[in-house]
Amino acid sequence: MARTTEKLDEKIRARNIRIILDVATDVFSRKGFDGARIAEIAELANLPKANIYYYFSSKEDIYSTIITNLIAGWDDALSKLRVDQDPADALRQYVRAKLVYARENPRESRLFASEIIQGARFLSKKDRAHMRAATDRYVAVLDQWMQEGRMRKIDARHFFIMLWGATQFYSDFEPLACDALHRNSLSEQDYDSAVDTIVSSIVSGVIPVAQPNR
Amino acid sequence: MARTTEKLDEKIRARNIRIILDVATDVFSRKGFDGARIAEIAELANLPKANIYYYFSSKEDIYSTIITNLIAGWDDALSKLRVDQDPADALRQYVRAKLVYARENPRESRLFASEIIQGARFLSKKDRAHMRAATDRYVAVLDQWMQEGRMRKIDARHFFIMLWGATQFYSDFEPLACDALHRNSLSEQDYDSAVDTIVSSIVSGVIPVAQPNR
DNA sequence: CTAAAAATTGACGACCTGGTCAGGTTACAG
DNA sequence: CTGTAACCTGACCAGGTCGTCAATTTTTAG
Repeated sequence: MARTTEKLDEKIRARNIRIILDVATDVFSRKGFDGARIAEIAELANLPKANIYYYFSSKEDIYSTIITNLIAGWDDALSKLRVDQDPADALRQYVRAKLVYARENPRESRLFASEIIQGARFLSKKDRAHMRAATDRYVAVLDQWMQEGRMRKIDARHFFIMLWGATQFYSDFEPLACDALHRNSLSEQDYDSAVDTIVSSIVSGVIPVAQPNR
Repeated sequence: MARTTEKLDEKIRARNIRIILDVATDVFSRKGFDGARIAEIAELANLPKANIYYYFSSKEDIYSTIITNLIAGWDDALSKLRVDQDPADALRQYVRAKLVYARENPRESRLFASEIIQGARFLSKKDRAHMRAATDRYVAVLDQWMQEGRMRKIDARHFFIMLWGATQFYSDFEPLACDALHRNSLSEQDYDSAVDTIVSSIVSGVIPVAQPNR
């Protein structure tokens, strides 16, 4: 990359790289790493296959780039939990942010899920450490709330896994979610209902305090 | 299949088919449909590739067979909800049964997840209808409990999606779960903690009834 | 305009893919 | 033992796979 020609470089390079990454996200999310074909990516990008290799050195290069990008985008999008917030409000915001991201970026969501299911082979140690650290910060906030008596004592790590699983389901297993909800596709209202159900279940519980016997 | 030689037929056929389906489950779960290679299945099964094609007509044939089998095994393994049960007990049993199945059959779990993420291309209409019907039965039980005041009124369909997502996570996204829990692998105790956290969160809620302000 | 840097691309190679097939072996009924 | 049905398998094929490369065109700085 020459220093003096940065402007045009950026224009053509940036544009083509963006297009390639965009369509590659689509293909990888539908086929997984092994099933994806560079030829299909090239076709969707309207570029000859050789041009793909002008910008990326290999299939893995494209794939890893996407993964690193999406992890970065992820914790940008996530609503941050802060100790001074009201726990119930904060959790609602968190669940909502995660579902909004899942709705707006289903391909990234599925690509990531695919990668993990297939053994997290290309998830770099750095990215993993990054995610672990983020989890630890969230767990610390919940632990603090529990210590202050503002939240019941539960295992914060399993609790987050529960939230991730519940929210992830809507993007990754969309066909199943549609079936379960008797829908052809999920509307914004369905996502709102999801937030409501998840939040109200975990905040207040589903069993009434004074429980009648039969 | 001749009628008079059924005994030997069954022995050799059944054995080889079982072995093929077993190792194929492994390969498909790790690579997805497109990424899986028949040659690898043959190698792991210690059979020449041509022998695989003596028992199955195509890659898809193997794959579909596995999917139909695992769906059948699935609702056998699931704890059934009955209206006359105590809701809290019943939900605990359900969550436990799902996690036990996920722990004991991670390959099947991941294979199914892979299939759904990749668009449920080979999930037959019959299998889908079967799953929808099962969901409807579960939803009916919860609705009944709500009508009787034994459960808070929430959207039962989203509630089940939440349970599925939360439990599915432990098998499908095991590497992430391990990271989140600071483990190298998940022990039986981790699964017990998962059940406890999930059940106590959704049964009683995580926010104390009398919530102190700061 | 010119020269060099950047971008493009058709053709190709080495290997892999799902799937076939013909000719063999094994197991067993009678 | 004999015939036949079930079972096995090495060799093969047509098409697809990732990745390369040399030759060309486009862009831009000066």
